[in-house]
Amino acid sequence: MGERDHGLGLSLSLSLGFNQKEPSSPHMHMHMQQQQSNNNYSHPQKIQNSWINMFQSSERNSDMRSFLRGIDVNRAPSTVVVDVEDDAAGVSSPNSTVSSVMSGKRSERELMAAAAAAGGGSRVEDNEMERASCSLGGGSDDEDGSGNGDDGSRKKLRLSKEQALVLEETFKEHSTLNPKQKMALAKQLNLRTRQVEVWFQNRRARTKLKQTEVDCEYLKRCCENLTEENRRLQKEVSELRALKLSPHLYMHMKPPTTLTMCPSCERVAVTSSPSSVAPSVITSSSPMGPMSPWAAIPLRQRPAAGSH
DNA sequence: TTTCTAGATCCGGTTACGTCA
DNA sequence: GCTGACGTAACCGGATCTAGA
Repeated sequence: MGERDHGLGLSLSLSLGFNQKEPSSPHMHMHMQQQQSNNNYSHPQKIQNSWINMFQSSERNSDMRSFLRGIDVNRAPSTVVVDVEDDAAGVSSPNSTVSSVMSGKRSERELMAAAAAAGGGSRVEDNEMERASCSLGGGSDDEDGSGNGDDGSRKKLRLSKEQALVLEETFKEHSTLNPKQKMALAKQLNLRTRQVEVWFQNRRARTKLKQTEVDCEYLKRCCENLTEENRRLQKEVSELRALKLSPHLYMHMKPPTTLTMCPSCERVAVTSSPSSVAPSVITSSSPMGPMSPWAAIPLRQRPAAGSH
């Protein structure tokens, strides 16, 4: 309504306590890295559509990308597979077959289905497969002895503390594993690779869920603060409008703060009121912080900077 | 070179089991 | 002992990527 034209002072004190210095949520940044590392298997659409993608950590990113991409999931470990094969019940097959037998969920399911469909002979083979996979780990359990090579019913094996600890430590280093690492870890923990795989999937899901909660909380706070700020400004506007409607009051009023705008850079400066703070330039203060995407944008882009 | 297919892996969602109050 | 809540291992289905035919 052109308060500026009337020379009305407007005190702009957009101060919100939190996150003035945060470019954005640190959790979000973590999240980004997490996401990035999680997604290095690359679902391009998902990644590209994600706002998270705006904050890629190139270092970690490239690291993880090389970590997985370079690994060449299907090919590179072939030599590795050979030596793992030896302890993996001597299954002689290329890597894909090994991992399909040892860890592939579909393979297990398909084997089950095939066994069920085909009858006795293949069931024996299937059981042998299962035993083989268990002999890699789960069959001889450490303490609770809850073996899991069995009749296809869903058996839930509680991981021991040691196992969980190692898995956690490994997860801290890599949120995803290549087949070689997976098999090595499974061997180390006396588990099936499928169990390791499932654990990592669930762990990633938990991490993501937790991060989502944190982000949600953060955004909620942002919203609350902005709402509060909006309310305050609305109130201020209505007060100023009231003043404007009663000029005699306005004439006798000495403005607590006068904002003047530099004609060259259009920055707003506080220049009046001895009691007020020392003259300072109010730049883009925003509830979301200076680096926030919502931070104020200069009124007009001017090539020449101010003459202060 | 392009297309198709199989296999591997991921994720989101769900189910089922173990534990605890 | 029973029960509901909660955590989580395991599963399912769909999407995507890659290698090989």
